[in-house]
Amino acid sequence: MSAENFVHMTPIRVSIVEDDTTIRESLRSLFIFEKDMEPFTVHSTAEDALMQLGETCPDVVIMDINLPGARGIECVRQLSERCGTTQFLMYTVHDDDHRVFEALKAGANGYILKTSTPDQILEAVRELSAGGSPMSAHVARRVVAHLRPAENLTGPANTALSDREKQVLALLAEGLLYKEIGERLGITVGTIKQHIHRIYDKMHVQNRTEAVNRYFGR
Amino acid sequence: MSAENFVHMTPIRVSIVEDDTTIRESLRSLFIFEKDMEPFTVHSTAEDALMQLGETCPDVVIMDINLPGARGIECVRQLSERCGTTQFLMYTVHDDDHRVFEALKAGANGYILKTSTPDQILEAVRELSAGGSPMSAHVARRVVAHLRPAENLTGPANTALSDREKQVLALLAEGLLYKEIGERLGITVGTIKQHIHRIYDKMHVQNRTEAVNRYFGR
DNA sequence: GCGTCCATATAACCAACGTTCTATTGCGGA
DNA sequence: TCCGCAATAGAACGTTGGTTATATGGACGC
Repeated sequence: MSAENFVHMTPIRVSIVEDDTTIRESLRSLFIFEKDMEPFTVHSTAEDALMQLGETCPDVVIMDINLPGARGIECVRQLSERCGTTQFLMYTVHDDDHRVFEALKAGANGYILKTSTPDQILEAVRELSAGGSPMSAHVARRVVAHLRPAENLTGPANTALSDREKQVLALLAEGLLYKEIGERLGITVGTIKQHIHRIYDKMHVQNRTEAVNRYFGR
Repeated sequence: MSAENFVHMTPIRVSIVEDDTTIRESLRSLFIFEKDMEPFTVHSTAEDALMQLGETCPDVVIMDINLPGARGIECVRQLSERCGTTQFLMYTVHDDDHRVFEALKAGANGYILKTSTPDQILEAVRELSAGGSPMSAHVARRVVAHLRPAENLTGPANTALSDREKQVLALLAEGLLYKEIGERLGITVGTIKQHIHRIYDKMHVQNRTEAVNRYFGR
């Protein structure tokens, strides 16, 4: 997809949030001569970006995931609430950075690596703007996994839940108190706690809400 | 990543499920001369694949998404339950085919287009086998959208709740502690309790689990 | 027969949840 | 201007949730 296809459209307004001055400026200069996009605003801090972008809402924001105080993701979370149409592209060093995943949950729709070539960056912005989510197959796998949390319950690979545990989980997911689950199954509250403890263990969750969400497939 | 990196490893065993004889054989022949992979079995029907593959569990299965009777996805669903380590690569005509999405939910981890070049297919199999999910940015977007159920469900349905309450509910549904919700919103735990109390009141529920279930429309 | 896993149970303990009451601020409508 | 409401806050209190340790009887495989 070449730039000529876009000459009749309004250019994609691209803002940049990056604390390193050199990187910030070289990113910015990338967009000056592209016909289908234009540099919009640049920001060196999360605070500045929140103030300015909350009002103006550009089309695309390239956001350093590693802003001081780990504020890059928080910044996306807040801005994406205020700007419904703005697309966020995270800028990160590591492909498998767990923060990439957090950023996607927070509202970003893709990322580029700091080792990317200029052409790759431009292509990622176009893909993002066209409704895609530029990312590697590796991160995509993590995202896909969230489509089917139920596999942890039924899959043979994972330590499956015992029949009794599934029974308890089903009632837990309905919102019953431990006491009520115990009454329903004719066993004591203490035993319920035991079962649930091992359920959390096997499902790799920390509390009831996470377990229930998993149970229902988020 | 070239094939030489794999010469000392056990080859990736690739099975193929495809009803068109010509396509099936040309797919198969692709893997004969690759050092890091080998054709394992081929199947022309979903039934045959279910019978055979349920026992043997190859490393990778390339599955026609459009098998007669729309059985391709069902086939993945059943096989992925029995074979924990087997990876499924869907073979499809359209990039945005909604069945691709269904297949991912059913247990597949990626797809290739029928217009792909041989090299692209081989690369997709390697990516899949290495733990990735080969897919386009377009489909990735659909998958990413599922990481954030909140934005779809804070809509007009819950008009009774104030904006702030919807915000709190969204975080509550994610499984965050009151403390964490407070930190996220920059307010105290006491205030969170107030909000949640009124949320329960308005939603006519007694506890967190019931509220979360309601929130997700269950 | 022996080890292992599952289901059961108890008890003690701390963290988190949920209720109730009270109170301040600010905003918008009657 | 006054009223109501949303958002904020704190405190006190009881309940529920979740962890840890320990223990027993039964089923199953080897």
